[in-house]
Amino acid sequence: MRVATWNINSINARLARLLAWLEAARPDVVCLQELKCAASDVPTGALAEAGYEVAAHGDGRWNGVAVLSKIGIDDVVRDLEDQPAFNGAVEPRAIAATCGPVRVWSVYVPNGRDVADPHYPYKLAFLSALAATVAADAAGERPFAVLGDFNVCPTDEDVWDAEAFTGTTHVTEAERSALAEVEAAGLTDVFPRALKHAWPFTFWDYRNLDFPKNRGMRIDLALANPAWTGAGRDAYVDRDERKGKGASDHAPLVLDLDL
DNA sequence: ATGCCGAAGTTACTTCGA
Repeated sequence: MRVATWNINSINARLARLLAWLEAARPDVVCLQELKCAASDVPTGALAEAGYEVAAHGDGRWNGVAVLSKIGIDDVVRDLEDQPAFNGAVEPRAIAATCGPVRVWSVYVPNGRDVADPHYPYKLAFLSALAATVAADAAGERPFAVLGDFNVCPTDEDVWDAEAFTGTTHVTEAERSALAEVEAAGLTDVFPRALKHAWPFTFWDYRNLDFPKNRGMRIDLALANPAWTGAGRDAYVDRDERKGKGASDHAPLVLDLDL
């Protein structure tokens, strides 16, 4: 089976490309982030015609997450246990579902904005809540993974120029420690193949020719338990989806499993 | 060439992303 995660950067602005990609790549399960629409505005009809059931969580602003599945969606959970609020609101950044033989979380970890911004401790608290929420499933026998936009580069190699990011979010020790805390629940960062260039970046900023110059970051991750990694066949970043007019600024991360 | 930011909310800009 094939499982993917993709920060779509507006599911409605990207719908034609999403449908074309679903038809071409034929994933069984897709975790989406940054829907940028309310759950009621998710194009469930078009996705159903493409063969996918949808579980979505969104409020119409800059967040929103979903799971698409061709193999069933059961036991849907919205929000982390004790998920921290920001400006008084628990934002729609996490949704879980069981799809056939696997269980997945689709997560959109807060950006952090700046190390001096309240968004930064919010990001760290979100990752801590994520670690606690997934512990039981991570330790289970069922193939399980947390997929999504983590907004953390696990190592300096996961950003095109670590020196250029000195003192900024995404590369700090505290963020990497918070990510390691999630992995300590029993999950492994499934490292994908790059289809071009040396490193499998998943995000390139729209500005400054960052994609043609390969100024990327690897921030979209799949953290999987042993039952999942034991069934792993392949993993790659579909960078072709970053090309052309109307692309998201993130490319899909695709995982193939012998399940 | 992969090409110089894009989307949403609100309505001419602002906020957000990383």
